[in-house]
Amino acid sequence: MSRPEPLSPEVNAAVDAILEAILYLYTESRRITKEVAKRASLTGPQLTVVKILEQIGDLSLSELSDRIRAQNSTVTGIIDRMEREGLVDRVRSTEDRRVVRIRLTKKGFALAREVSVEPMEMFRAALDELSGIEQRDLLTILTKLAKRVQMMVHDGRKET
Amino acid sequence: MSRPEPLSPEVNAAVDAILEAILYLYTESRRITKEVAKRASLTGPQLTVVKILEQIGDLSLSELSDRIRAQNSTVTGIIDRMEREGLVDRVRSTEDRRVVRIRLTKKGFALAREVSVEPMEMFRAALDELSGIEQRDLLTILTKLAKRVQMMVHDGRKET
DNA sequence: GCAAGATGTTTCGCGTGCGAAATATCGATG
DNA sequence: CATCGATATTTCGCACGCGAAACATCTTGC
Repeated sequence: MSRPEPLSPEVNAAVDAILEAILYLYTESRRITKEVAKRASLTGPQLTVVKILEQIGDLSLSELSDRIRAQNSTVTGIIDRMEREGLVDRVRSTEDRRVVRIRLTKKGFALAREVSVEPMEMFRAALDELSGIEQRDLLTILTKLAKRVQMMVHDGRKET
Repeated sequence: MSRPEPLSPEVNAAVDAILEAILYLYTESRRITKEVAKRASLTGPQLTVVKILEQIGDLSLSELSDRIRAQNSTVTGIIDRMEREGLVDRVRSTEDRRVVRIRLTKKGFALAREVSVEPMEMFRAALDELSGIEQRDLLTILTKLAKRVQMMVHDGRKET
């Protein structure tokens, strides 16, 4: 809503530093996921999908897209390649024939069990070294921040 | 370093939430950059490159890669397309003929001036709504976290 | 029951993004 | 000065990742 005022320089510096840190953490987390996935001859996104399906069972393609925060068209491609490798099956739903349910195959389950290590182990360890208070603060502030951004995005789109 | 112990469930939940928030913020920041870039018929990375070159002048391809945290091979592609559009020039360095310096063209500069809005305006606004204390805390904790991860990555790579 | 719109998925074209191998040049060592 | 290892960039093949358009199926209004 209220259009952002020009901010003071030191705030800008802090913002830059915060964004820098977030970018770094994100990049690193992705790199690590990829590295873990490689041990099972998977790509990062594929490992994510396998783990999700292992934990919560079949999902429609759209539900899966929501989970991993990607567009349907992206997930279609990922599932194509996983199906080709025999990791998942596409099962047309009988109730609504538009929807496709994605199901882990035996091979897929085997792989999921094999890579039991959580991809985020390193982050967990790093976070664990923070004090309990710091953890709580971090979560609180990040959540608040995410919520604000979400609101702005949601009802924004009016001003340049 | 000490191998990570299995962590308690509530810590795991907090970690998941924190990672979730970071993922969200990152994704959103990227989406916003893209949207801003679109106004100038640029892609997200291209806008980033244009803005960097505007602010600090010519850079070698490697220096540019470092700045935007991407591999050289990725940046080669980005610069290829930008050169095709007449936004930048490749200038072979005379001192060291291996290096290529990337230089904004007049057209590139014009575009950079045109998109004067900071892509991160929305984040700045969101962060600005946090209290000063929260901002400081967030920065402190994120920095600490990034540093820890960095250390782990740096001297890790020993255990499975 | 059927036309019109809504919803779920795929297709297409394009732009990243990466790692490994190729290429070009530099610098040091003999 | 020939060669060998280091450094800068490009090429290649592949896997995302997106938005727009196409397609299939469902639902609603009539």
